[in-house]
Amino acid sequence: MTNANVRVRFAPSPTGYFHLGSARTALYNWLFAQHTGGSFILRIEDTDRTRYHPEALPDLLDSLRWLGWFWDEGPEVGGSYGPYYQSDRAELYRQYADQLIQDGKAYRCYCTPERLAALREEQRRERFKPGYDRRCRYITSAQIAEFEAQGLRSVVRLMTPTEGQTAFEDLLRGRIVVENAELDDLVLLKSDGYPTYHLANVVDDHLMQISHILRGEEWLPSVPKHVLLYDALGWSIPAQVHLPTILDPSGKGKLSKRRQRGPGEAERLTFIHEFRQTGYLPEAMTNFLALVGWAYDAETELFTRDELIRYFDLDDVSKSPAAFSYEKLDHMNAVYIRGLGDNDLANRLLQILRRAGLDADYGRILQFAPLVKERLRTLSDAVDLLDFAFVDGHMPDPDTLVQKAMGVDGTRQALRESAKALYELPSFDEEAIEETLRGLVDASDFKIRDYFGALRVGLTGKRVSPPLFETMAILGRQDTVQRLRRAADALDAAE
RNA sequence: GCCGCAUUCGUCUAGUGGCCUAGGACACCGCCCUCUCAAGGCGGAGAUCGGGGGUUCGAAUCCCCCAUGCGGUACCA
Repeated sequence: MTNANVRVRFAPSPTGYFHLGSARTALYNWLFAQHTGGSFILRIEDTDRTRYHPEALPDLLDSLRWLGWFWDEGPEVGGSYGPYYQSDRAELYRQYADQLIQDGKAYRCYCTPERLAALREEQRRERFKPGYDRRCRYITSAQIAEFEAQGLRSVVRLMTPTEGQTAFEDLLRGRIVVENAELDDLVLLKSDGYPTYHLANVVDDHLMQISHILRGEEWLPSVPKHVLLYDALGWSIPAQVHLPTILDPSGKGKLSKRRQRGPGEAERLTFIHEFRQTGYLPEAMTNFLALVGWAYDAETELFTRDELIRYFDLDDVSKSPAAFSYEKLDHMNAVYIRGLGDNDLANRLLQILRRAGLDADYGRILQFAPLVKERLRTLSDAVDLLDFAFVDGHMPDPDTLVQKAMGVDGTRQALRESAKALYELPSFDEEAIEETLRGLVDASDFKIRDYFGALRVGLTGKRVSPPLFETMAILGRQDTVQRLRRAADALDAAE
């Protein structure tokens, strides 16, 4: 499908950091726009002044750009359907609310929040259907004049039919019909003059000529009310697509927008900037997130950005909620890291190692890049793996240094003789190092894994490291020999 | 409570009446490779397609009922 008239929007409210669930919605909108050659509009729904979070917007824009999901219209890029902040459109919503009142399709309601709360409480107690009792819908104009004279604050409510049915079509779920009796008179304009989501989103989607609405399925129940609103305004409704929820990895509940911790589990990332900091690649995030709720075929899971755009089709979007698997994300991220060129990987590693406080230089990282590439799940795994290479005065812990099978003396002997042999080696390259060291092992009574284990800990302070000989070659003769000697000295000191 | 949506291996999924004694991936287990850890190779276990009724020569695929899960029921989005 190619249709330049496709206009979709991603419309988050700046109440918190950009998280996984929102990101998936944003991605599907972006992919659909790219696929159809349409436009991807970013609109900021900042009509809730009480929940406004000042860091939310910069976090969102940074994250979207990092992911590479650029918007055609919206904040910082403009467009001919602006403004793109709903707070800048307040007057517009007021006009439409007034118009609806004029037309007898909406009315002012003077009920206080306290009365509404009490009403709800009573309905709950009496097991009645909750909802506004429409008291102000039927008050006289004399009463209205009196309320106005008293200076009472009011909201504007839509007059909802009490009988009949309202139906609409969801591209994924088919025709959905609800009884109008289930709907109540929803608030369009709040007493502070700001619109509710319902009014603002209907007005904006119409004015911005949105062709398809792709949003989370939590919106599904409010669509019938929107249908009524569109009707009241004399407008037609955009195509509806309600995307499945993203579930917690256990598959038991909705993925939290906040940080969360399962019982006895490590803290899980949920904000996009956290994934970025941890060293997930934007291309892996895009690929993985695309697969949470969409599948191309039975086998393919790895897609380039272009393939995603080419293949993405609403027909293949799933209807049922999907659990988010961090393990599978890790796996995919590792696959993407392995596919990176050495220079590319080194550049990305440089930032992450520096941020971890290491005095890392590009040249050395580049040398290590091919060695660590297949050992990383996230870029930040490189910190533990490579920190030894960027500090001088390390002193291995004797407990990890001494190999059980070799004892203190055997370990010390291996360190000393290796240091000596490497010191005297004519050419300090990987092959020569390996040949020499293997010669020493053969001449000794020790096993390869124990002997090299001692050298590994002596050299890096760790039981797990990049391959030994390569690492030595990169560190250089002087550093290597010094580290091994120091390790041997550490054993002397420990006795 | 009421309304809506969903329901295939632990998880993500393929599947739109016969190709399914249900395919792939992650995770898991075993073996191989191996200087550690990875990566890689080979193999394994794992779903009577939520349950029950139909329709049909034939159902994971169509219809009905039930159960369960999720969502909604705000002057939040």
